Amino acid sequence: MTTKSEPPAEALSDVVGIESANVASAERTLRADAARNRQRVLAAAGQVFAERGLDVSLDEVAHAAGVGVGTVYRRFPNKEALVDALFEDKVENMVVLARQAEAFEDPWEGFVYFIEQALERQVRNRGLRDVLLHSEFACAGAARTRYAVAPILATIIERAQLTGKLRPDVVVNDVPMLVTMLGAVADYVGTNDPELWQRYMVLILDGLVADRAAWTPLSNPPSQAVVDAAMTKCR
Amino acid sequence: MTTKSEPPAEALSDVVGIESANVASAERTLRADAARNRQRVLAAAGQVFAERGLDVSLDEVAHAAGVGVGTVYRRFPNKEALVDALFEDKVENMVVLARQAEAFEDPWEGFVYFIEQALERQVRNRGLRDVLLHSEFACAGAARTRYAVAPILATIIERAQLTGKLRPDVVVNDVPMLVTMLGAVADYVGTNDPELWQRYMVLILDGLVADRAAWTPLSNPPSQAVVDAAMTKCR
DNA sequence: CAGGATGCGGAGGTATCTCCTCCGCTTCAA
DNA sequence: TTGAAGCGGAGGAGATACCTCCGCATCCTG
Repeated sequence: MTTKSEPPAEALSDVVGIESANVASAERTLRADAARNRQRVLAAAGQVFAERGLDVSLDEVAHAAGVGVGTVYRRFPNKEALVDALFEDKVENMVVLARQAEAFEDPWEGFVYFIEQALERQVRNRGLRDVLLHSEFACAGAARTRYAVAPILATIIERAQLTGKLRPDVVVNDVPMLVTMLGAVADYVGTNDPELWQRYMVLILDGLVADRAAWTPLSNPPSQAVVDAAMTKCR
Repeated sequence: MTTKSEPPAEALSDVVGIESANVASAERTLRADAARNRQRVLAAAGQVFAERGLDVSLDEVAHAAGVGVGTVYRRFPNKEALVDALFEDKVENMVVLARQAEAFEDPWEGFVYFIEQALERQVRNRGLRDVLLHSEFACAGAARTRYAVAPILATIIERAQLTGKLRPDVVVNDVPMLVTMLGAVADYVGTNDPELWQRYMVLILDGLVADRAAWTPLSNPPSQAVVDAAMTKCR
């Protein structure tokens, strides 16, 4: 499976979805009600973090779950642990996405697919964007994922530039900036126009294609240090 | 003065500058030390709001001014008043900028000039961006300015589209979104790479020019209601 | 079905932050 | 010189966040 033109119909429908694994084997067979509440907390946290980002307090998560704060903290020692449990797989899935994008026959199409999908996920789930772009939580996983995705993205970009479709002065480190920009639009208008970011994605992609009379030279791309500093607010 | 190709060398050097007018005639001849402290507060607030936005507390402003909190509140009844005093003229200056942009012979150049200057100012002064884009403070002035700037911008855009340089599906309401996007990049990397936004401005502008094989159709622009809702967080 | 183990809710402790007031002391200037 | 004007900054009031604790409820095993 090294060439294709259509992405696999990935289970993207369930944006907030909880991994159905280890329902009750997390820490030695919870009591039935406890396991149920744990799931409720995960579901509610997934929902509320997706809608409003990781700034939401655990008190609010508890309320949304219809559960006391104590119950949340009994199951997850702190906010960090809850976020980790919720986002680890979603974060790692970005690597899968990158590989899918790499597998496109036309590297430009793969590049567009990656940008589009990454944003789709991160706009639909503001918490995921917080983890990936700001890494105040789930820091280790986010860093691991970034370092796994970067080289894949690099080959996609390089190949797309060789075909002459992608302008040659684009660089891997531009990608988080594009995500930041489009994510900012999504935040700005919020639920009032949740698809608006796509308009500006198209605009930016049109700025990235090379099939034009002449393109304006770009100033220097962000250095690795700058990108790392922006993305990593670990504690 | 209806045509020109170079903007007037506007006094942009002084980003934080305090209007030198009404130094001591604000509310009936302040005592000398009081007037001096008032200026110190304005200068410090200008500095700190420019660097870190309007979220900075007045306690911090007082500290930066080398003055007690009481002194700040004696001169400005509340945060709103201080922000108003500091930003009213800077906000209104956006109208002047729009008129300058309108006066360019080549409307595309005028458009680029507006975007560039508006961002230059709003990146250098985060507080100004907060006022213009979020209007939690100085709400009335910001709204007035927006309604004055919009029609000017509209004619610039229309004329630039008639020359065939600007793609025809761009709209006035796109402008605050572009500012939002580029401002987000500036915030993201902060002082680590303060000019980086220009890279993406060029990219976006290249996406806006019409001299290409074909441009991708854009989804619907933001409605006036959506833009207003995003920009107006008045109390 | 009994009763210990497990879990529950949510009041409230601790900490931090912000806006703003108050009042005893200082400085200005007529 | 002396009253008016101004000053600093402690601290009140109100939010908000994270997390703990404990009396009571629920489970489920023997």
